[in-house]
Amino acid sequence: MRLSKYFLPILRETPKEAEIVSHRLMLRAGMLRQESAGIYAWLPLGLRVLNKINAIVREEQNRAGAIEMLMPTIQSADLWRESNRYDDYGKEMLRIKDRHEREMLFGPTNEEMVTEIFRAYVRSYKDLPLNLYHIQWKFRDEVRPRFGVMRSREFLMKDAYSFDLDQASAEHSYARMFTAYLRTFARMGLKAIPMRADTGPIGGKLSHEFIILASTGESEVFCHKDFLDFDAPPADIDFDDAKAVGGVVEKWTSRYAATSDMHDVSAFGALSGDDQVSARGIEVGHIFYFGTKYSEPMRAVVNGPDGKETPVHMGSYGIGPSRLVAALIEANHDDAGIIWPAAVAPFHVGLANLKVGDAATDAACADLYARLTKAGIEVLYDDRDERPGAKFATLDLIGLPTQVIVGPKGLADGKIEMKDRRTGARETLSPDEAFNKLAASGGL
RNA sequence: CGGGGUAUAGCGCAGCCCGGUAGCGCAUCUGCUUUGGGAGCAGAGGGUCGCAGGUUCGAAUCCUGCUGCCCCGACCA
Repeated sequence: MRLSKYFLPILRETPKEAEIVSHRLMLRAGMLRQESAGIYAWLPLGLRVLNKINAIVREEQNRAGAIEMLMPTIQSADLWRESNRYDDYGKEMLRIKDRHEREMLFGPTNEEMVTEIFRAYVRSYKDLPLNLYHIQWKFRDEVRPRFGVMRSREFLMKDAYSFDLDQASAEHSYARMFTAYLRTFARMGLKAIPMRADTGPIGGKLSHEFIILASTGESEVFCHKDFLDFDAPPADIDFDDAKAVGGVVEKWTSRYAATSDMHDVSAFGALSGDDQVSARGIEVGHIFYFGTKYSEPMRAVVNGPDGKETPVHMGSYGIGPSRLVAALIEANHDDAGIIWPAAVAPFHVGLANLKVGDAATDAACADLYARLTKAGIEVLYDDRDERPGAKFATLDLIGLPTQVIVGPKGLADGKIEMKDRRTGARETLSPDEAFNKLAASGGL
């Protein structure tokens, strides 16, 4: 993409409404535009990151055996009356009336709807287990939206729903998602720690929040130091093997970890001082097993091997991709701007032409841009007629992992410069060497 | 939902106390010079001062009501 033809409204000064660093940087980097309290438009650069996150989430959900679909944002109130949650949910639910005065709502979550879909089609235990998910906008009319997309009213959520014949099988489904979540966050360069969680209004017995540690996190968390060194499960783990994924859950729940809600001061105090990690965290995922809480009132039943009807055991599994964008920035930034982990970077390479209009510089940039693009590397080519300083500042702000800097001085010696945004390390090399290096790493 | 702020050009702000027809920096546009870490000079454009009432010869400024937004607390992907 040529920056001269892109839509990247960079702000030099920080809009005053932004308090935390991720919000500030998202506004400054032209990723996001607030349209109303807690409601945001995703500008092109922001959308690219959101899509990268979604792609990883999707790959790992699919790998774990979940099946993607798409449910609507608007739901009928009647559905929610079946589960008795229409009144329970309170003012956080945005209620809407259509032209026929029918009561509708903007979905804050989809347990009811997916249960309705399940019961419409599935009759036999032979069709289980089943896990359906979608990535869809949700609306929760938060009392106090804040921190940009970290706590917005409209937000994107990946929500998966598992259906099983019995609790043992449901626990396997839970372990699949537990494992998939560890992999998902690790692929984004995040260390997420599963912590025992309160089940809240969703209900249920078994629940974990996935928390990443960040000094600006909203909640206070406590865990064992060992978690920081645990490796995520490998890609080739057999998700169908209940023992294998069960082992992952066992390992990752073998040490103390809790949010302040569930914190047990004496259990934590029993750890040696060196092992105690007390920090702040951001919740990026939350998984629940809630048994027959919805299947019973909503009559989602299957015939078991014995021919008897039995309500299915369910779980739900949420990740907030829009919140993850903010969480990733909280965990990856410096004074100059964002530092994207390669896996979610909106572009892999920022190519800066330091002297637009200089024939040799223009030609070298055009050539590199074409070759890299052809090699499948996503390049943002800054071909604007700006001074070098402005280009460096822009590239640092938007945080692309690799900067390729081409100027007349270096080119006189046949050299260009490659800079690693995270470490600041620079190398001087020929355009061919730079191309080969980037092509070999796939831009990552 | 309780408490506290705030609203003036795209962004950041001054002006308000003490009423007299709106200003600064950045950004934008034009020209010239400049070109390896947010350049310099000259010029230009852009605002019914959040909305609605009121007081006054006259309101960004004083009064009343409303709305938006932000922050702190109680609640949440």
